Amino acid sequence: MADEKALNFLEEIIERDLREGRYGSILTRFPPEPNGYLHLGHAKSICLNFGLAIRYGGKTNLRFDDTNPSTEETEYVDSIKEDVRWLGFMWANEFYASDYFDQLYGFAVKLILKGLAYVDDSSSEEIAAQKGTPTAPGTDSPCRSRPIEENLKLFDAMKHGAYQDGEKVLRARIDMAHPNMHMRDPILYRIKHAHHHRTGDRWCIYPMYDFAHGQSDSIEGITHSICTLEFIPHRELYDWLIEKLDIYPSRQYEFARLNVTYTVMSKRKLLQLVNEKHVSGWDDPRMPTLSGLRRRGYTPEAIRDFCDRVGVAKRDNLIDIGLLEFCVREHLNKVAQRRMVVFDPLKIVITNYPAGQQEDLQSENNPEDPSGSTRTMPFARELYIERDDFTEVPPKKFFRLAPGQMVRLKSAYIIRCESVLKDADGTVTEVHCSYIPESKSGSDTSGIPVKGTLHWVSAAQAVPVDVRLYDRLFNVENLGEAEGDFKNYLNPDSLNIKTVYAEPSLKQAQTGEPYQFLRMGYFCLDSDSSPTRLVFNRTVTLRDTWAKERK
RNA sequence: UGCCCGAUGGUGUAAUUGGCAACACGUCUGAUUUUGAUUCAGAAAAGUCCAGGUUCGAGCCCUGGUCGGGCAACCA
Repeated sequence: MADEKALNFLEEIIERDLREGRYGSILTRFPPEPNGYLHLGHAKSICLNFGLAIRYGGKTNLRFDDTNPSTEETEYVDSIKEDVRWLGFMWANEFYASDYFDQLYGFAVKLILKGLAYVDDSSSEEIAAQKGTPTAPGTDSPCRSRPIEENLKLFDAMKHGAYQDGEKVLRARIDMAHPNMHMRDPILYRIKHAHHHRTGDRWCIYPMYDFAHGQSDSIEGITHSICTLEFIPHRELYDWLIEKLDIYPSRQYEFARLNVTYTVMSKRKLLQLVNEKHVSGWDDPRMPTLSGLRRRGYTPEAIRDFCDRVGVAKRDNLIDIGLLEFCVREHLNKVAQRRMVVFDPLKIVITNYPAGQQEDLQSENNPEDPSGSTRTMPFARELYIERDDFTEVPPKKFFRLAPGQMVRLKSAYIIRCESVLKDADGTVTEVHCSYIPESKSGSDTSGIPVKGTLHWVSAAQAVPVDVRLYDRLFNVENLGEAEGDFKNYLNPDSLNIKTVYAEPSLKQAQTGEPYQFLRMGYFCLDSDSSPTRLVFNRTVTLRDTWAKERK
């Protein structure tokens, strides 16, 4: 069944191009710089680039934009590849801008020969001054009229290491009074005596983004080069270079980058959080990085669904993080195994259940799963329930346990609260209940209707495990508008660690498997777990309309 | 004293390309429920930034404004 969703503006462009025979098939690319880990914003770009190619029978390249050796590392290359694969996409080719350094050098020589590029001796300050301002035209560099022969010789010397960093650059010769700042003789090459993660020390001059990206697109035959809005002013230069170089005419299109409430989405800021130890690393489960989300328990399906629902357009946006949460819940509800875990235990004694007796009850693994598979839970005289699930003076519409009130213990029996034991402070220490033997789950003949169903564990068999409860990383909705240092808005309570009591079957929990702790949320086993101590991350809570009502 | 983008319910995205604004999230009801989850049914919520114009008819076209964002790294 073809989806009837309206086309976004990129799909319209592509369909038009295909219809008019401009391309036989399309080729897109995902072009990260390997200087950090991928985040949700990249996920949007990945889903777009790969999604478009899949939809229209084309292909997508993974290309590392590695033209700045001082910030890039192989560690990042590896994590990026892992994340793209995890998200569920496979690239047609793995390329690197650094693969094209020789060709790019040739392109530069070609421009010099055409009188369209020159070597400039100006310092970076001088060049900045020459640029003028958006409202005032720039001025020509003294080197602007350097003869072609001399430019050729100088550029060759640059390549061969005759100069120090910053001594010379190669600039395009366009127009120092151009209304578009990017067209005022932009720098094409700079000198950097730095070790490159792939080309080693072979080069000491490196192309700038503007002289690498479009050229790489062109070399690969990319039909639609999709990037974010801030590159709009670069498009004129992108087209100018393609025209002057007379190479394959890739076309650039721009969409609005993703912003999400209560988080930041820039590599620079995320790097700061990592470096300054506000989080445990790039894969801290609170991070909007793909590695963080993965560790948190988010599924690729959920993230892809999110990227789909977020849409693509050209206006600035701020997406409610609630949409992301909706997407995971929707997926996890279908696939997560149910387990019972009591967070804040209150002891229940079933006074009419014989001491020392135990029975194995069956509980469904997932009510959404038609196979109806079950697991075994031990039931006994002494149990734990959630302290929140009991109160001595119930408010209106409280369906849980209270003196004289009945509730069902999920997959077990209906119990009635008979009496309460307290300590000297008046804190409830134990609740004594009776159970209705004929109300056994699956063969209930009691006919008693109860409004509430509680999760529980057998006190003797409960397994203590750690849970890490995460909350939003920041406590302001729109970090883009927040004044001052974004780190001032970090949520001090974004991580809460508790020891809780799990049903015994959870000892067999597997990493990578999602679980729903009944009524408590979705969880997954963390890599910090050891055989003696299991650690679970809370992916997201369940929707909780009762919590809202209580307020 | 510039150039370039953009403006539709709280949020995001649509509107058969000129025919009286739809979908999703969120919110609020109600039903079902051995998870106050899920599921289901329903409701409230914009008259499309403003002012003119063209037209039988404008969210879509034109003109002029307003507001928001971007552009002056040897970053990408």
